[in-house]
Amino acid sequence: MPVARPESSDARVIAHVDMDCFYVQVEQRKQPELRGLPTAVVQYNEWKGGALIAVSYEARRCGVKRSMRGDEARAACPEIHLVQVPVARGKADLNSYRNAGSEVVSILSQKGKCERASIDEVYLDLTEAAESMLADKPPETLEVIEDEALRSHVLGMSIKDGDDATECVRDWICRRNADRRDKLLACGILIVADLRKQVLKDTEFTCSAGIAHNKMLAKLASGMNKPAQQTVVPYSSVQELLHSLPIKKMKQLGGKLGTSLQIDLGVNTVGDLLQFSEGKLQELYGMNTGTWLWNIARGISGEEVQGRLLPKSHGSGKTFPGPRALKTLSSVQQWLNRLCEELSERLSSDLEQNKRLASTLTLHASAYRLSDSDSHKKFPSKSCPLRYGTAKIQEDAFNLFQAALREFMGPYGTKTQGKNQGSWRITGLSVSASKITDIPTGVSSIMKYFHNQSASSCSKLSTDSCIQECPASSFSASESCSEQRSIESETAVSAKNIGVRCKGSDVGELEEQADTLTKEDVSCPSNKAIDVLPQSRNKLSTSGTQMGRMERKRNNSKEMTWGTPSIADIFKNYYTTTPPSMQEIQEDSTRANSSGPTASQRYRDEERTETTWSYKMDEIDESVIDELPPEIQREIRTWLRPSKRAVTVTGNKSNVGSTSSIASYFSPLRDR
DNA sequence: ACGGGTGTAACT
DNA sequence: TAGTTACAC
Repeated sequence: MPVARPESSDARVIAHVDMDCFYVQVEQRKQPELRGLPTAVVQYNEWKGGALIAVSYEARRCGVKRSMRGDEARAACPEIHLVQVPVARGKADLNSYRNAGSEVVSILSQKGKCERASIDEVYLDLTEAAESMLADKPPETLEVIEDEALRSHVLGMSIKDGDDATECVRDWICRRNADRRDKLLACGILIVADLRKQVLKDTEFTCSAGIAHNKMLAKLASGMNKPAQQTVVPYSSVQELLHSLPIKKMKQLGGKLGTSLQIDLGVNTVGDLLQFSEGKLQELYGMNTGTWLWNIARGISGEEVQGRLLPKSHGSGKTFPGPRALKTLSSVQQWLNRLCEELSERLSSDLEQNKRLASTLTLHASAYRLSDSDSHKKFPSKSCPLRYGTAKIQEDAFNLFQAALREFMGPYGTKTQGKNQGSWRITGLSVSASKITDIPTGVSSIMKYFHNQSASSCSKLSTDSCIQECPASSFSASESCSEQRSIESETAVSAKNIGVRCKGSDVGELEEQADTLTKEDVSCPSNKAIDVLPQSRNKLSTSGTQMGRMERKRNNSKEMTWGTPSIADIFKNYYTTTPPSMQEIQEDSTRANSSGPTASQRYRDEERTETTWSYKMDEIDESVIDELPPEIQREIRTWLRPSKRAVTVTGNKSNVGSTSSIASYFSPLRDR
């Protein structure tokens, strides 16, 4: 599954940090009385005491295991404290854990490249930090070494009998004749010990860590000594470690592939894999997997630590087991509404906090059909462009569901069987949002709008009737963000703009603004009518591509009050103001008085000279294009990549997917 | 009728 | 691409 990417002579320093029974720790921080007591986090207490999803080490010692029922846990450990997962809208709400995970990431990401691997796990690439420590202040020169570092476990290190393990570790860390790899790992030990201490101090959470030359080994190591300890894998210990390691313990081999290795090849330990040639493994499992297997048998794994601190998708789902299976469309709709509500809230937070937009909405469900033991037909998943606004998400999700249900039921679907019960049962529902991209910082002014009305104010209205619905009061004065952003807000969000956009009453002004764009236009042969904005205007642009100019032969219609200007502005702002990256902004702030304008200053300067603008995200959808003259529509649609066309639910004219969000405008373009 | 709720990634 | 499948915690 993972693409094979060997990396010979791998002298990286990679750490895997794994929070100890994380949900329990989060709850214990909320209720400190529970610290040190056998505790488990449980969800849905109704049935058999609920299911355990996290178990403290004290509880594990009395035999409590994950995926026990609450009742069994009590039987095994009568003193156990069972804490319920927060519930919102009738479902488990994991937000407190997500947020706690973010706290940890924000600390761990300070030292090097960081990848948030899950809610409670992080990979770090500490190579650079280790290298510079080795250059500046190698361990062997230190007179004191942190206790936490001395408590590390060094695989393959023999502890001289009767000797203090920490002394052995000290020797190992400070060995002068160690090879470079070991010295780098020694630095890794110190850095990670430091980070873990910092995490504990700032969050009150303990974690365990593995330190090695690649992700696979680091991950393996982090689980070897828990809780609150760290384990190092020197290069010289790899072979022995893997030799007797059960194959299923390797990440990615815990499932069917691992089982196949055991059953089909008789491979029970990673060492057993060494007998097979790369060619043989490729023949058996395919090119990529074969090579990958051959490599991991040797402790080789070139996977890089992705510098990613934020999730790539958001989802909200719930299962309805057994008798709880949903039987009616309306119950499905109710649940879907709740799931979408949660999803929408999380999208709003992501937008507000991270300036990101998701562009695809996907619905997944699991279901079975009554009295039809062809039962194993899968309920198809469906997706469509994601439109912001809770009600829109709900509407689209429900339409996706209905489309999928028809497909699932086939010809039998049409019968309403009885009163309101279909011949189907839904045992699981989930909605998710994906294809998340950063929005250019300049666009973030739209968030003032979004922030205050994402929940509903606009979402029930059709896009055209929506226009008058953005009172100036919907702007949020507060923006929990950087200095730069508040400055930008003042310039970008002006009362004038609100009036213009919302009333749609001042088209002339907008046209005038748009017209100024066309001055230096160079028309492009292939786009005679189009133009929007010549990239030559973009000072930051490196591309020579030039757009033609958009003819502003407006057709006077009143319905077009805002559509065309919206489009023009979107493109104009996108192409004229390439925003500085977050990193640039941060760099700016750390070297405030270097010569020349900083990236963010440059950006702000440009933004001031350009027309400022703002939108209500909900209002920017494909219907905007529909308002353009037909020949321009055609052109623009080709830019925008094949417009995703409706998932049409036969029978009624629902047209899920016929509109697309603002993100759809940006994402196809931003890559160019 | 229980591992639930999430999340990533490769495959097709 | 959209949808499926596998895997993990």
